[in-house]
Amino acid sequence: MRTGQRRTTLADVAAAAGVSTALVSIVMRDAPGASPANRARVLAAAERLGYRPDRRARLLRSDRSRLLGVVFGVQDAFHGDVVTGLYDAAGRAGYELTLSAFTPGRDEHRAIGSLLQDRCEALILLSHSESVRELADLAARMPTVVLMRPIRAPAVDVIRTDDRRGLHQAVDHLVELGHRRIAHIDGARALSSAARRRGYIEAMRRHGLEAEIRVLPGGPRDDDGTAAARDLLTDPPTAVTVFNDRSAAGVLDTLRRSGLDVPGDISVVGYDDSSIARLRHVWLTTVAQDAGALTDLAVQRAIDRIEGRPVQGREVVVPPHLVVRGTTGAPRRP
Amino acid sequence: MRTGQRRTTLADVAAAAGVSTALVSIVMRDAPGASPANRARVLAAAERLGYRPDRRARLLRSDRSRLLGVVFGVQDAFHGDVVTGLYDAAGRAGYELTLSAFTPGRDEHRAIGSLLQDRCEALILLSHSESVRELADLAARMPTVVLMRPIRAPAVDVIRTDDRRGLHQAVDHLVELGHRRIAHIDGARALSSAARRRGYIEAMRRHGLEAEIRVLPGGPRDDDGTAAARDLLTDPPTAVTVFNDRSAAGVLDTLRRSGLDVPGDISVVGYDDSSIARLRHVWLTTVAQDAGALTDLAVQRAIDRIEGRPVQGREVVVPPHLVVRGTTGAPRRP
DNA sequence: GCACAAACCTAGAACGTTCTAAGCCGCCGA
DNA sequence: TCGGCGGCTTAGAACGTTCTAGGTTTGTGC
Repeated sequence: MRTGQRRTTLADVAAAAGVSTALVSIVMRDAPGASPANRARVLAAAERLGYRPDRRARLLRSDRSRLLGVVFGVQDAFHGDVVTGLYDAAGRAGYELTLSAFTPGRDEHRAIGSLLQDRCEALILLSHSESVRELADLAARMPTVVLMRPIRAPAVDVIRTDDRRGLHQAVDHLVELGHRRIAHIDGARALSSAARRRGYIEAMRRHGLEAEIRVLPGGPRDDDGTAAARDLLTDPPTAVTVFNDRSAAGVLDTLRRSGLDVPGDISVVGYDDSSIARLRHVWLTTVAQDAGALTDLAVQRAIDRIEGRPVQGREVVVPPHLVVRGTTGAPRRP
Repeated sequence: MRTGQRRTTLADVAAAAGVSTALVSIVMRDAPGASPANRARVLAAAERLGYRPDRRARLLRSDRSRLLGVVFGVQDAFHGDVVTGLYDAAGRAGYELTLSAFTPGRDEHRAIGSLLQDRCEALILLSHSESVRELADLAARMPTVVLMRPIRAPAVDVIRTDDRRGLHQAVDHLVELGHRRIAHIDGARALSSAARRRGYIEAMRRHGLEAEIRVLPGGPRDDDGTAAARDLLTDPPTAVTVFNDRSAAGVLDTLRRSGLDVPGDISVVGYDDSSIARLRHVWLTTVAQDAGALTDLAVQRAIDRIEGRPVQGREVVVPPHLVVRGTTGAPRRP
């Protein structure tokens, strides 16, 4: 199609069908108020001309856009699951999504700024780094829901996983299997690192294992796990919980290379249920976030705000669940 | 923000600054034709009121939208790299991107349909499954660029990686190391499977290794690789090229578990340079697609079409490159 | 003091929809 | 016969911008 060619509009269809533009509009929106005969005639004309309504003109006129803006990171695998869930939930509620991604070369601030020009009625953010202050400013203008980030800012709604509870589940599982000497490999400055560490410590205390608490420095990458596992080897516990799956993959490999059997000599639990954990030869026991629940709640909350319904609680916390695979078992010498 | 609250418009800013809307428009677009004094006054007013131009109204009025529509799969890690590159390339060319994702619950057809209402000037598709016929229909209406899919349809531009050449490079590398008995594990019905297999066969022939050609059935998943590797063990070659990294991970694990040393006893080459390949303990030699080149070319082609410039060749093929890591080496007994 | 240009500014139309209000038509009940 | 009603249809305004064309001011050269 050359640039000069005009796209077909309501007026073209109206002319072709021999009716007014208003009537065509009624038919295209499937609204009541057109005779079956004219309805058929208009639809035929629209089909013949390949007419597509212009969303921008449509939104410009009507006061509601029924559009939710979503900011997500294009490199993050879990964000893919979340966007999937958001599309589903929004579709069910009769809303549409408009996406804006942040990438290594396009930061969250730009991604958000771009969305603000788009007339959406609320924002759903999978934000890592936008400052609390900016999020608060944003929320002062329009309903703002932040996903998976424990943030406290006025007017900002937060939907997140209960990361502490995730580690409670991991530790409970290990204790049930008979473990007592359970270490934790930390996530350093990563987003949920503190909550997971706290969860580990709480659970150990609850089981009367305060004396066994052992937190090793780590990080989110697989070589962080590798390094931490080497530290571990000087005096191996019977089980270890790891900040995330990626790091756990490094841990697993190091343990096995040094001759330890997993889970025979040592059990390992990851976090995220990422694609690595599902590789058949890794088959990692891990804590899974409930993407479906997170997204349903986020969309629900956004719509409640848009439609002015009362909501209770700025923050909603979703429990994760443990996925038991092949890297945990009873200890040989408990 | 309650629904009743109107967003601030040009007119509000104009009133606040005591000038006409036309002048505010000029200032906001950074167009020539406003005095420095007024420019400052308008910007101050806009800032104070938190004014954001309404992209929809803006696009409605101006004939050019400078918008490229992108359809991508939210579950595919490589699509993340591609979207990153597209944002960069579009930004450099003064265009914007509007994204529409396909997910398990929202197929490509819907993703494309949604974009068509968005006034973009061209479409860039990372499509797996949209039929050739539908792509041709689409391309009849507006410039359409398909990425990473070897398709032949009238008016559709294709930018893709030279998968045959990728396997040439893999085989050449192995032959240079001294290998002769090189097998290939196939990708079954996956998209580029046939091209990669053909590349393997061609390269083997070119090196006079026709007698050594050995293609094993496989697939894109890690357990496909596991199964294929078991077949391999009855009579192990000294090297194997694998359809993709995921499958190669399964191969690696099976080989090692059965006591073979990689790369001592057998070398392994994957395809994609995915995150799995980069895990330190996998550290897989693999063929990398050049996301940057693919995206630069796709954006360039889209814009050439939009602006009516002549282009040569419907299809552009980008060479991949081999990333040598730890899973290839000289054979012990060549 | 005047013509002219340059620089700045603005009124009003236009973009493609939806919405409101009103018009037309045939039919019913009185 | 007439008023009124209900179903269908339409004219025209409105949405928030950009664009065109013209208007006003200021400055400059004679």
